[in-house]
Amino acid sequence: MNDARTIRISLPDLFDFKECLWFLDRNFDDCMHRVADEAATRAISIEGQQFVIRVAQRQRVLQVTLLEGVSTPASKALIRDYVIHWLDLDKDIAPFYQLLQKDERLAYMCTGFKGLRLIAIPDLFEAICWSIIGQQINLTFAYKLKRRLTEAFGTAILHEDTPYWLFPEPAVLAGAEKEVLRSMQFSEKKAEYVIGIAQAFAGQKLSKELITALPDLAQKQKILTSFRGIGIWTANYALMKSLKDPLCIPHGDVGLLKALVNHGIIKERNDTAAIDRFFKKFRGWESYLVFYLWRSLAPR
DNA sequence: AACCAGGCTGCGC
DNA sequence: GCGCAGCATGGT
Repeated sequence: MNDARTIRISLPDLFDFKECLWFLDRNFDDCMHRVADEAATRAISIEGQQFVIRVAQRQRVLQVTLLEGVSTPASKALIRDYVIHWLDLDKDIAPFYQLLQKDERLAYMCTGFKGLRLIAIPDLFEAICWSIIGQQINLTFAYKLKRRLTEAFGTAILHEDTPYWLFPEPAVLAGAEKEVLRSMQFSEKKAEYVIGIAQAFAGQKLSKELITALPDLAQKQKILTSFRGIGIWTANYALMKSLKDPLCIPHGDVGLLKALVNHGIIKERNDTAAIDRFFKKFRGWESYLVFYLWRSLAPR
């Protein structure tokens, strides 16, 4: 292996790459990456530079191979940071497992999902668009819409004749015709929302830096929900998946409610008091708990 | 063939 | 401030 195009990241405790791959490859057609031969391959764009990377485990390290793009010490450092953020490698999740262990209804997750990390959508624009797309429709359909949008407005980077897609740039989507999105089966409103968010990002009225700089969660939620199409669920989902805010609970999420009922934590989906009581025991790990509860919905 | 899907907005009270 | 209808369309 050409060492100049390889990055090695030592594995943290309580990390299982196969669990993460399972999540990336669960039964949906996600256009942002491919999983094959126990490796994940995707395109990424960092500071204007585009790459195709492949991530695989080699003994006790995670090996990132640069398949396309310019390899320099600087670009390798950026890619390393990206992967660490994407797979949440720099977090010690032992305290979360201790909390799970205390609840007999959830303790099985410590072994059943051992090493699963909260997989991120590092690009806030993509995270917001994705959560808007996913509002109130089933995930199979949502992934179809995302693929149509990406293949129409995004950029493909070829590696060995295979296209790896980058999510559309805000400036490109900002100029999209609503009718084009309608023809992709977007609803009238979703088309408006996505284009509106693209215009906000393109016009610097919204950015990851802007949200990150805000002092507390309530502020971030307030700003995000001031944009049309972003309600509290979408705001929390985006904060959880892109900014890795540990406290975010996508309240009202049907999958979350289903999982809570499944585990006997609530009987009625509107029992918000019981939900609050339950999450209080996981303070600081709310987002991880939500992620693991979603995980519990899928068959092995 | 109903009912559901990783909700949001706008309105009426 | 809270509840609720309407939305828009594919999956199961």
